[in-house]
Amino acid sequence: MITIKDVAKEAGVSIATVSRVLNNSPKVSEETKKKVIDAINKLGYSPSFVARSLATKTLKTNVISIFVPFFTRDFFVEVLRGINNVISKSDYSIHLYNVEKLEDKEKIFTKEVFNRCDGMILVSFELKKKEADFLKEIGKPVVLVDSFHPDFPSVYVDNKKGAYIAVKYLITTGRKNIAFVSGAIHDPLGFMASYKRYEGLLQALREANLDFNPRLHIQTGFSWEKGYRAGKTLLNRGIPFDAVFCTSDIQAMGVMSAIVESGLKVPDDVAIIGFDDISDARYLGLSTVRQPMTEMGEVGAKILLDLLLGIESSFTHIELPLELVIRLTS
Amino acid sequence: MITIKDVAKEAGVSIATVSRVLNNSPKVSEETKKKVIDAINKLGYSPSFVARSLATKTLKTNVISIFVPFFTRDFFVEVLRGINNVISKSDYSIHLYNVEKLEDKEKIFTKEVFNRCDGMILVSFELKKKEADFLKEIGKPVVLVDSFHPDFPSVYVDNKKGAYIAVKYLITTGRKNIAFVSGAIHDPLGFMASYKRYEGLLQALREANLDFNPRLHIQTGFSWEKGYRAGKTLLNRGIPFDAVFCTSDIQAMGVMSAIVESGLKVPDDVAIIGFDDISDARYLGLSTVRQPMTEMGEVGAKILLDLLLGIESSFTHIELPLELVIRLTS
DNA sequence: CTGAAAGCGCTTACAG
DNA sequence: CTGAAAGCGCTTACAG
Repeated sequence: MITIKDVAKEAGVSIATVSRVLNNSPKVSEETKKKVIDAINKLGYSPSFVARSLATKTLKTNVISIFVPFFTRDFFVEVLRGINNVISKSDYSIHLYNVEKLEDKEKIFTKEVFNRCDGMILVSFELKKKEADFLKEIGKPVVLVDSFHPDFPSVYVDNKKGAYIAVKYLITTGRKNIAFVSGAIHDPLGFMASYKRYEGLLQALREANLDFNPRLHIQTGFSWEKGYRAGKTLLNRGIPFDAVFCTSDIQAMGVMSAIVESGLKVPDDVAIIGFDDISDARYLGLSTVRQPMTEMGEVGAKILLDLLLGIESSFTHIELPLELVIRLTS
Repeated sequence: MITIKDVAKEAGVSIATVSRVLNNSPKVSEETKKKVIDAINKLGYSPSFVARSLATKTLKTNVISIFVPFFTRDFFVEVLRGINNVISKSDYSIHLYNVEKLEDKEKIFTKEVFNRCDGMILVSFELKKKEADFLKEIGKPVVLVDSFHPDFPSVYVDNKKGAYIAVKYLITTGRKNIAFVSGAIHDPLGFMASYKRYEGLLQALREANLDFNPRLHIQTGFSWEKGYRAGKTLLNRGIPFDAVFCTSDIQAMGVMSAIVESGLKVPDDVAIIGFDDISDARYLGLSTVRQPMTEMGEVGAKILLDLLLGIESSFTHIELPLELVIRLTS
């Protein structure tokens, strides 16, 4: 490895001088500056990031860490797309942490991890008190995407309301027995989306004086297969239902396949509404609650970048709108 | 910031001893070990990654850098999914670099960037001689995914063959005037997929003594809209065609919309075959050439992990199979 | 088993 | 404008 000493020797100056040209110090004569630069180029020298950090104690990493339940749901891919849209235009690079299990979370809430970045974005994290305190102690900018906490800037949607308008629409169009296919209502990792949407559903039913039959509620994973099996289960239970509201499009698609297979017609016999509005939904004509996934990522990343620049006024809480998109399945 | 000195003082030992327990050195008495650990916990001490690296010169970063044209095509999302599947089970974390423009590429081929990781995966990169030399000089493990270079382990598919079997199928089923919607044949970033698939198409046509009308060839981007516009353009040119082969599913879907809108029937009037087999293709019934996108990422990541462990025998070149999937559009 | 000291590669007052 | 030297937080022979 070639170091600053080698360059100094080659250029016939002290290491202090080499360091100065490295840092664009103005107090170096053009002449010696040129000698140093020539030496650097000749030797192919590149300063040690590590030594530099130690010496300056600045520890600027130019890294933004993103904590996200990576790729398990289309939602996160879209959010990541938005984050990347913004960050790729900056000088920062992206450190991606996958958090799908509780142990991942423990692995991640350590100083070691946080020391290696300048700021971070947490996607869909409900911060517990302890975790919030920890982050505050670290003192680096943190932005929450798709979750809310009073002490951190965040960008999110109103999941309860989203479910409410979808279910209300179903009721308005004459549906009475509404099934619900969701993620875990009490998610071990603390994801709140399913819980909030559940609340929205209950509210809409309550307002219409309709009962919710818990036997028409399936909690399952966010995949086509899980949705498909949920649809089968619902059918097998023999309890009549004329609509299914799902917490994601991908689940809705699975449910729809099961229903169509059984000989029932969508939407005549059973209406279906999903959540997200992924591209598949458009192709399939699936009715859904559209959330601005990419935009959420973009807005979150912009806030973080501003915070990193020291723009304190960028500390905000932003709610993005949800939109009911009616297509062919309802 | 609390340092090793503070811990030493708190525990009443020297910093050397603290360092020893930090590194699990066996030559520390249980007694003093306990004192040190208590002090560490009490103070909430976490060793400086930077100082450690400098002292050991080991520079183990536990980071794997992935260079990928991020998210512009479904293909890359699937490859990333595969890479993440494997890496998330290891101790490494993922540093993601987006490379969509030539300047991104220049920004990336610097020692600064490479010094910050233990190994890297390049997705869809055709390495130029200069770049290959540079990587060899760095000396860290590099794996190529979706491209080939004799000097680096790689995992890839035979794009030429994939196009060949698709076009041959079209010819076999009676199609004579085959249009081609591709990415740039001479891509500025050096992506070769479109070029290879173009070669495959030409070969199949040649073997059948069929001419290729360059006016039936559209070079465009990998998106639904670009495909849609390509379809419109093809239609407007007034040159009859009875099939379209596309270099991606997403383009094929756009093309299909344009064609159906014009009143033509798929596949009766025009057959369509895409490439990739993304999930949308299944829903739409799109015929396509399936490539094992996720698997490519998984295999590449596994090779890299082995290399990182020093298993030299894992240096290999692996070709993964392509498969023609005929559904409703051909 | 433990400590004093040198050293990792750089930066930055302090002199000159 | 330039150099000698201290220091960043840690590791690791070297003594004892």
